[in-house]
Amino acid sequence: MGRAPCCDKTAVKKGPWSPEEDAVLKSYIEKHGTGNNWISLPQRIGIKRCGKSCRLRWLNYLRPNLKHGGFTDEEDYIICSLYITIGSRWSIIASQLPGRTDNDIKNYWNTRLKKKLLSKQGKAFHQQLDVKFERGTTSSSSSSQNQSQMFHGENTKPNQTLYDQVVDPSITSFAMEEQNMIKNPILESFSWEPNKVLFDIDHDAAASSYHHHHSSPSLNSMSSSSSSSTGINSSLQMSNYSVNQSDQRDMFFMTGFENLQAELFNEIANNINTQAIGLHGTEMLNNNYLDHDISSFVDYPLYDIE
DNA sequence: AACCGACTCAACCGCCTGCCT
DNA sequence: TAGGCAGGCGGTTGAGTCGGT
Repeated sequence: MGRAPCCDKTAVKKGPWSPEEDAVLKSYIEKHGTGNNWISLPQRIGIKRCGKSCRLRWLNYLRPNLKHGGFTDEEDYIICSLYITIGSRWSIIASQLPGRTDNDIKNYWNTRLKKKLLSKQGKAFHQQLDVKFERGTTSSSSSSQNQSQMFHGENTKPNQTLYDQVVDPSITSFAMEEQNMIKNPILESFSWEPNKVLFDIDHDAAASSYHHHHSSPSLNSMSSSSSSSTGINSSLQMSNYSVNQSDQRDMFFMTGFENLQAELFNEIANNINTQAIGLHGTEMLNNNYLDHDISSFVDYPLYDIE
């Protein structure tokens, strides 16, 4: 049985709001507030709209001090950086951009910013491959620079890190959790063998990140085991990792782990026999093998998986 | 001028969460 | 403690607009 609707769908008007409806809603809320009840508000003010629709209209369009369109480079940067750090939690992202609504940011990301970012990343990836196949060598510093350049744009100081720019201490409302995720990377040391990437993992950060994103109890054991495994040098093994060089969809960006990402790009470029990137890992902890989908806390795919 | 595909963005849908009883 | 309900949120839709042919 489905959920009961919040209002009588047949009795409410849908579609674009008229200027008259806007005026009624705006003047009422400005005088009386919402009364902490959106559902009953349409009846109180005499418009045939769903309460949720009123709430959305007010928050996204009528509320004072809203900005529409014309996103600045700085806003672009904050949106990109937060997206690749915390994912599509638009309300949190919007809270960092005064005057912007989550809906606006979501639309802007989906229609423009994502494409902009992808085109830049694709370009950087090709530069990586060009270095490898034309010169037969790669340099980790040039790689880092490429990665950095993708997000910093042309006018950014080259020695300013992603962290420096995004996690600005002046942004006081920036969630501590997100700051900690960046300050204390989940993935620590990193090494490469053919078809294997080995790295250590900060269990507390990983579990916290995983819970944050998935609200899943599946890593409870991981979280609790972390406290009991203090001092154990456990590691995850990211196996079967490879890339199909004709198709970049499997590339993953790892914010906050810029060096790791740069190395990963290098290793991909250096290993033409690698076939696919898998982000499943096995963990050896207290003599038990635990399987993890490590993509959950490694980071988010920037390329749409079709 | 007409058509058509791409793009934009306001609005809707339905799920999840937290509060209240 | 459980159930109901409203608010909040992210994903999706579709009407309107734009630009190319």
